[in-house]
Amino acid sequence: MKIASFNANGIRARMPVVLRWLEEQVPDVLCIQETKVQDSQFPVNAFEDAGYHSFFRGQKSYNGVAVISRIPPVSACFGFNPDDDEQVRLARIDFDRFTVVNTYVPQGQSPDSEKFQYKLDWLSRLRSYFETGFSASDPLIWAGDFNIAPHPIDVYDPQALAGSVCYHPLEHRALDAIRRLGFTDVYRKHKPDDPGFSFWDYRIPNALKRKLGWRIDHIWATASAAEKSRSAWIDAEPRTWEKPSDHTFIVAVFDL
DNA sequence: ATGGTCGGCAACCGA
Repeated sequence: MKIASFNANGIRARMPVVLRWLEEQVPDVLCIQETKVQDSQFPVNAFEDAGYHSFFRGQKSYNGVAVISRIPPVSACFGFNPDDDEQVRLARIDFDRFTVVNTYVPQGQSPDSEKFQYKLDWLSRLRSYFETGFSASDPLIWAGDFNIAPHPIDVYDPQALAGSVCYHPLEHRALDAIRRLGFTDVYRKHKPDDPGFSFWDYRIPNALKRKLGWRIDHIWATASAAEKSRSAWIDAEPRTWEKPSDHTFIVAVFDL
């Protein structure tokens, strides 16, 4: 079972990249964040032609999550609960033998902003969501844009970036509280020493070439799923004719 | 060097 995650920053603009990647890699499940499209305009047909079911919640301009899968799911739902008025950041898809939760964690803007507190609160709600909705033995795969680089190896300059948004002690504490529910960072399990950056700020000139990256996109799994992971990698090789930020897929393979 | 880049969408916002 091949599971992948991709921050699209506008799925319609990225369709040529995504469709080619699906053809090349044939993931069973792809989690997409920042689709930036209303549901009425989501490219269902293009994914269907490629052999994928689509499940999505989006809005104009901002946010939006989608999960596409070659295998038929049992059910799909969005948000922390059915009454949640923000459904564009969390998708839960149940398959026969495992569950996938795809999140687009709030970015947080800067540590002194209200949005940063919203991010911390959101992570706290996510912890409760996992704690109450799942037991430790459930095979659960949590994938998406976490907007947090967990450890020094996950950022290009841990000293300079200490305390920055996406690499801040309060974010680390919130993420650790979720990890302690029983999650394993599947990429880090298989690649203990490779930075594995997934994001390069495109406001910084030549950030990719200069290796000024962050690992903020992740695939985590509970023990029963993580013990069945066989490999994980980050596909961030830009084709020469593309912008570097176009093409960063986080991938994990499981015997599930 | 006090700027630089995206997508969405129609003036800027968020990343």
